Amino acid sequence: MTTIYDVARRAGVSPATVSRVFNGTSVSSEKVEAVRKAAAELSFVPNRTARTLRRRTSEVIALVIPDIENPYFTEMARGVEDVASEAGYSVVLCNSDSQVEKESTYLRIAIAEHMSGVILAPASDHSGLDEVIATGRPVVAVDRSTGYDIDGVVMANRDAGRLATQHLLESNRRVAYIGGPEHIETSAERAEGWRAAHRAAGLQPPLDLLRFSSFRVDGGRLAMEELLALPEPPDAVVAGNNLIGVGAIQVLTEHGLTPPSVGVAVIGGLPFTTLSPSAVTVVRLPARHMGVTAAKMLLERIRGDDQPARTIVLRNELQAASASR
Amino acid sequence: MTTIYDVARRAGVSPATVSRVFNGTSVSSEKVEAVRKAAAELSFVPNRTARTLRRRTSEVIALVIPDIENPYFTEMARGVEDVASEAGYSVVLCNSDSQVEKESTYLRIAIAEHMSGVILAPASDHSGLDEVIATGRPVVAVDRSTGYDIDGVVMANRDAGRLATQHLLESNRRVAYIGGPEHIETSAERAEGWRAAHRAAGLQPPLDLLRFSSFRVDGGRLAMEELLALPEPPDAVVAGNNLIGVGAIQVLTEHGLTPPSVGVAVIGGLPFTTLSPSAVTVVRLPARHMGVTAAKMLLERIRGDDQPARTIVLRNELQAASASR
DNA sequence: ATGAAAGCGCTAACAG
DNA sequence: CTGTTAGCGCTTTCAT
Repeated sequence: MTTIYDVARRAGVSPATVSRVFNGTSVSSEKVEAVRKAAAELSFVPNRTARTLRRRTSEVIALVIPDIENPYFTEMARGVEDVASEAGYSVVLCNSDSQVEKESTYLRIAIAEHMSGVILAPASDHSGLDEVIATGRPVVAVDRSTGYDIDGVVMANRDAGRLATQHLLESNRRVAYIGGPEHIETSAERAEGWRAAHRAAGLQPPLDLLRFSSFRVDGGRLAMEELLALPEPPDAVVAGNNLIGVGAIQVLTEHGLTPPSVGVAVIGGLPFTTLSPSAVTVVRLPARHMGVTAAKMLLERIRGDDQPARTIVLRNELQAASASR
Repeated sequence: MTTIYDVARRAGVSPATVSRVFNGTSVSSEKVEAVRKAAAELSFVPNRTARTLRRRTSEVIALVIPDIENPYFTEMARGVEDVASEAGYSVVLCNSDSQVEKESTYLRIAIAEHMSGVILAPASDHSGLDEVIATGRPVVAVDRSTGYDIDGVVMANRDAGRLATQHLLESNRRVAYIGGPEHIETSAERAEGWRAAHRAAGLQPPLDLLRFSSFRVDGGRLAMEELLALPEPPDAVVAGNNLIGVGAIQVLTEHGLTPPSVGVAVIGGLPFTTLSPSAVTVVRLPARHMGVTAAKMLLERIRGDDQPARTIVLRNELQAASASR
């Protein structure tokens, strides 16, 4: 492994000069030249570990998400990455698998590796951020809020639930809701939108049609099966996220009830869908934009911005199916 | 930031002893106790940067993939992660976006950060691995081969193309193939399988039905549109990967040709599909298994195994649609 | 089993 | 503009 000392010797300068060349501070152009040449000949790669140890920070940010296989989060990751790499930061993606324990392992790694900051989609409302925050490193929460006084970017979840439900209520009588775990904020808020839409239409929310499962395909499947087995099954359903939507539609299709023969609205959109866009109503959640926004906020903090913590709520957009009937 | 010196002072031992406690070498149990207590009280987090600088290696492996939004690669990532974290390694996921340049940036980071090894799904056959390999760090190639003498795990691509095509030829006359870019190995090999299946059936491969586009949804869409515009359009199509499959089926559906009214076989499977499993033939590519295998190979190398480079070819499995007609 | 001490490779004062 | 020098926090001989 060649070091700045090797390069310095070969270029006939001091190690400090070599360092300066690689960090863009003022060095005479001839020495810059000599150093670059020597570095190339030795195929010198600066040792980031040493640099980080010395500087006590590295141009890396951690992005911790609960499910790397969910396109909602990978879309968000793209947004983060685009902004970060534009600014010269690398992103390391960590998959917490919705486990608080794995999450804290990664947070601890972020500290131990002196990363500049972290963007966290919390696995739970019990996510432990104390340690990271104590180090003074900026943290931005995405998708869900944390209970800590930090920046955040969230979707207008209650709104999303309300919009979706409202639209279905225009042509359906019994509109069900399938969410993720009840204790997860996004899930509860979207359900609250479902309730609100009913009340706004002068209806009692049909609580027998309210289901909390998991934010995964099998969660949607399970709940949809249950709903269809009801004495008086729903004639429409709001899916609390993309994967639940997939599961619910799978089950409907298997029962010969392909949308729009049953009304379906999906909060977040159907990933890689092959259904006609007119068959299913979608409340688009701007996942990429969420990532972009979070990354920008984080970069501002890294650069020293210390205004009070902000929470940005992203608006979403209804893409109605032609008619669900 | 508290250091081992702070902990040492508080526990009344030397820094070396603190280090030993955190690295599991022989220390009397009473001192272990004292150190643990002091560390907890100071909420000490060992500084990995310093450790890595000193040890010249870190328990992190890099996983570089061309498209983080493709479920095929995230499924693979899960496999890698499960094996790695089981063995005490963290995985940092890097998205090369199919660009050789971004890819080398990440490879250089892997070197500069002293990561233990890298698993790479090469963006191209021009991927530059010389620098990493020169450092002696193990590299395992996945999905595509590299031209370097290193371990690799690939799918039986030619076979996959052959199986899919063969199956469609049982009930269809004109079977098209839509692949990714022709210069990408996986793409070319699967196309070769398509040719082989035709020849095996005593047919001339209908080259007017062979299309190379991109490995993305829009690639599938574009090519499918072209195929449908043909004077004599195909009555079946093999999609060269999952996203092409999605795009092709979208277009078919828009034209009122929902499978199985046109025969469709997708190499790799349809992510989050809501279609009936009997409508589309799938050649399952064991992506997770690929990740698991690659991670295991990498760990062996990290542990010092120096047998000659191996390439493992993973077999895949046909899941036939009931009948494409 | 434990401590003292010498670096790992780099950056950042500080001088000049 | 450039060189000298003192660490960043940890691990690892080498003694004891």
